[in-house]
Amino acid sequence: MGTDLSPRGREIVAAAADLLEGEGAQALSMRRIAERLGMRAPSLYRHFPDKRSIEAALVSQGFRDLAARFAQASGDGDPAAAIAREYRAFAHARPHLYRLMTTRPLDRGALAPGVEDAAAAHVVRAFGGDADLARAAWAFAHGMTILEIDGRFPPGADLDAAWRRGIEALRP
Amino acid sequence: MGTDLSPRGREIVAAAADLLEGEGAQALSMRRIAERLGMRAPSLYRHFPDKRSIEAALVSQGFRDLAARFAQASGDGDPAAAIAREYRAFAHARPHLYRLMTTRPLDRGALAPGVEDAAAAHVVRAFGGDADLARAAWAFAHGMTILEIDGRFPPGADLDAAWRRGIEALRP
DNA sequence: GTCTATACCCGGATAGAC
DNA sequence: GTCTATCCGGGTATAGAC
Repeated sequence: MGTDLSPRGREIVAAAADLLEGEGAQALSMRRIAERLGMRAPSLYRHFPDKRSIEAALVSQGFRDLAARFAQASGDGDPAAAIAREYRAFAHARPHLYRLMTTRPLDRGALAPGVEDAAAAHVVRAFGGDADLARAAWAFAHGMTILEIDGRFPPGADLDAAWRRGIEALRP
Repeated sequence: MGTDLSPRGREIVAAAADLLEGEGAQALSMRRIAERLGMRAPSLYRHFPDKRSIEAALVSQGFRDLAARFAQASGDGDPAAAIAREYRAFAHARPHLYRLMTTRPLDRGALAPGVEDAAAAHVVRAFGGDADLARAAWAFAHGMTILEIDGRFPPGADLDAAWRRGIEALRP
């Protein structure tokens, strides 16, 4: 579940994270991960049951990092805006990890328990405990972020302005 | 570019659309498309240069269908809400096509010219011609839609309520 | 226990024969 | 225009060396 990893398991996850950061999702193959560690792909299956469980470990770590950013934002005078800023900054710092975390159905059973809820709790709190509003705000932030990362907005678009409009409108 | 297709080309795109609808994105392989037409995969390359160009034809058709829905919504008393309703309905009716249209960098050069802009123009108009607001609204709608389709919201979440909150907040 | 070699099936794509 | 044969690169199961 991403928490109780052997030292070798941690090395594998670290190698996978480096690969993902450096070369993107399509470089994240069992053969390439193994290559980084001077071993063969089938050997990885002694440490992880399949590729998805390695990805789940990466995603779990991503949620922990995101929650840590949110925790710092909580002290801000405008927590909703601060959370949005941290969300955007996280995704821009690690776009490939962000895509891995958000652009597919989540394999919740494979995740370290509680990591998703921990991040979500900060968001709900920043939006005054209003779950419906928090979900709308998350949808807005994810939409802006992923469309931005994927280059879906037109070239000249003022994305700072769009972010501002959305955050203003959705403030609790 | 998806407009001037030979009759055989149209058959190929139709077979691809059926496959995508019926079995999802991972079933959309050159071998499976060819199988539906009683031919071999390499023969497809006489009609399309690569798989991405077949996908681009599907995406182009998706944008045309979406724009047609938006055109109907334009006559509504509350165009912004009507557009959002149509957007959500389109994605729920054809979730695999919606993912294909939105969850990767768009290969704009391969698309039928103008189809993306035609759909976008309806959105901007529904939001009073305010491009920043329209982008925020698109981001919200896409975020809600894709998170909903991917099952990312918690099981008991009241998504109708979250949609309502977002649309109210972002109304022009 | 840990790793290797081998192999299977799937994918996209190309070359060349008919 | 369609075929067969083939290449390369994926995930992954199995068997066996150390």
